[in-house]
Amino acid sequence: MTSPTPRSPGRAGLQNVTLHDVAREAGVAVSTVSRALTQPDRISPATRARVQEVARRLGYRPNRIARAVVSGRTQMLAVLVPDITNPHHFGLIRGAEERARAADRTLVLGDTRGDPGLEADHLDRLGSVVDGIVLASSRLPDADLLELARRRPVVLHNRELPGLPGVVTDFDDGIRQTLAHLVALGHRRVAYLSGPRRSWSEGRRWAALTAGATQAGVTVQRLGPFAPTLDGGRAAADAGLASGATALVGYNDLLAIGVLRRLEECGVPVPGTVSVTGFDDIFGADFCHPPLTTVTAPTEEAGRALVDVLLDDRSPDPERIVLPVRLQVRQSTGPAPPTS
Amino acid sequence: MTSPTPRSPGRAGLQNVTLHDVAREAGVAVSTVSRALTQPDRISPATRARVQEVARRLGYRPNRIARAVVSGRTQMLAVLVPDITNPHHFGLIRGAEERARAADRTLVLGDTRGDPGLEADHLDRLGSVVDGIVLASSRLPDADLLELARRRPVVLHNRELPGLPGVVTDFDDGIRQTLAHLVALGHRRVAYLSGPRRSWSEGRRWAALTAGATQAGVTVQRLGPFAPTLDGGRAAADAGLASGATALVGYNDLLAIGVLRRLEECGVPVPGTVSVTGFDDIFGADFCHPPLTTVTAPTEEAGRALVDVLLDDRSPDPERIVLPVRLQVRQSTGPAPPTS
DNA sequence: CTGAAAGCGCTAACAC
DNA sequence: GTGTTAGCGCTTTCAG
Repeated sequence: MTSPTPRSPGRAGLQNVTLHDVAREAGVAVSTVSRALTQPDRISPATRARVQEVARRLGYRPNRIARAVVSGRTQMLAVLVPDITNPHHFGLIRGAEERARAADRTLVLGDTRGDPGLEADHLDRLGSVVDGIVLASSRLPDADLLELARRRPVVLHNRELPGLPGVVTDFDDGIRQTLAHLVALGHRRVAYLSGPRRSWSEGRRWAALTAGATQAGVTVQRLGPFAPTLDGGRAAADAGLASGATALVGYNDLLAIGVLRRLEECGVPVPGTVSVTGFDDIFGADFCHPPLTTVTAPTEEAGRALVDVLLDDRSPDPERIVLPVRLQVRQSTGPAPPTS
Repeated sequence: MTSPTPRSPGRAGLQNVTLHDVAREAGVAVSTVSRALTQPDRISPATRARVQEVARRLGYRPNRIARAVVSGRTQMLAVLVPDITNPHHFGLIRGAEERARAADRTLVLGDTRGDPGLEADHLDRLGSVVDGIVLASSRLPDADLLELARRRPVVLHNRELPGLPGVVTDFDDGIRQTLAHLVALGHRRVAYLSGPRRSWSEGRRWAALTAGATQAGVTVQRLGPFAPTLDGGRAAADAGLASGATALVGYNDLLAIGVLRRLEECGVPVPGTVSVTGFDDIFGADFCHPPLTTVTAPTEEAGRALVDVLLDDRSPDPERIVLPVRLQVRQSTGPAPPTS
């Protein structure tokens, strides 16, 4: 005497109606049920109606997993970001969602916490479940990325890798604009509050900064690395202040806002004593105190482009899109204080 | 003469190494390979080593989908939130991630945009792919929720439904504390800037507000509904001002911050002319202007509890957890202006 | 138009 | 220890 409904290997109480159940109940073959549900026009109106009725009555729900093992498709796409709580990714996510929905795909999100190990874990499990992957600011080694791309369509955001399609923000230009703005305000000593050393964007920004600095005749020193978070910014504030620079260029807005908060707590006038800039123009950058001068990028467009590239996979050769940026000047930057 | 590697039903260029490939190359049966990879101790050291070597050399990656169709498990959990860009969910996500990781599960996130249709779509596709689902502030009809729960372990956040396990924030107490605070400051006319009418939390907050109001002897009027976003808040600000109330209780922080920004633009002193409160204590609530008085809840703990409940599914009967809240008083609330 | 049967890639009895 | 053999739930030829 066994327990009544032990079919499903799942947890207790989880019963699933299968095609077989419907077929038996409707008195037809499983293949007929399958067709009646997925290609209704290949079935006579009579049986089609009956099958559909039975399916509904039994509460049949197709097992997407089983379907995927044969079709190889799940109609799902994944977006992996290093920090889901960083508002910088919101635009990306929204844009990607928009396109995914338009293409009748379901978008799932993964948070890798900026940790290559976690990123690999996610990819390992999610990788065989989704039809394509958007990797934002991936921290994975080039080799891993290339290997992954051989198994699944992959598109990179803000990371360049020959052979893989990607969408990147024009960091160089953003830094250039920031620098020009600061120089115009009379700043000659700039400190860069750096982010994660191994990230592609970090390297990119620093390179642009040193290049631009020599050209503009200003001094730039690199401080850090600091965590690209509010707390990281608090630490960066003190270091920046101690450096003697009159302008602090933050790796990103999260860090820059942290700087602002710390400076306010310490009673350091911004931009009176130091000017502060960020990168990303995130939620909050316009209502923190003082509002942050930062570089804004068309992130929604990036999201859309990423999914477009992913879906349009007949890749003649890997597409590479560069998105323009614009300096959003707010009150956190002002004239350099008179030299002592 | 066909193309060289057309085995995979996937996209062009996507080749996957299967157990069979490894088995053939290593000269053993597929089951041996399977065991060598998943239960190494059941295999002789010699063959185990050889198999693993071949697997690595060929770049074999297990197909999780295929594994799932037989085992019924994917080691993945899903968290569905109505708005992934609302900082209110960050704690929840972080807590859930923490527990998921500890239990060696991968967490995937879905954004339903507060739309029941999208929520259903996500569930439809994701539902058969994950081992359990956390639904935050679900907008789905009770019946759909119950039906879903018969097929997958489900746990609700901030939505109560008899028969389903859930974790809820103590909204009533949050409202009570807010009201008490306002009354102590001398406010007698309060306007509630309401959120989505159909959401459970909205109903809950309004009920607590009316109950508390009569008891405290203050007048509360319900304005809206407004979108629970910064923009919704801008509209709400004007309505709130026009209502003649001296205190505005926002549905959530996003809305309340929108109110603050609009009032600042209009030159309305806060809390001089009106006090403003929010709910959630999101990122930004402490650095907007003026910093927002709001209700803070242990959201990380909620996230942990939700995953715990999900994993610990031997459900004697559906667990129900209520999490306490605390009023975080900041500068957006102050004494009621003298009556004219 | 419908049914039978062969798998998808993998796991899990059950033999040898 | 290792191979053989059934499937998991579904789609998809291939017959009829």
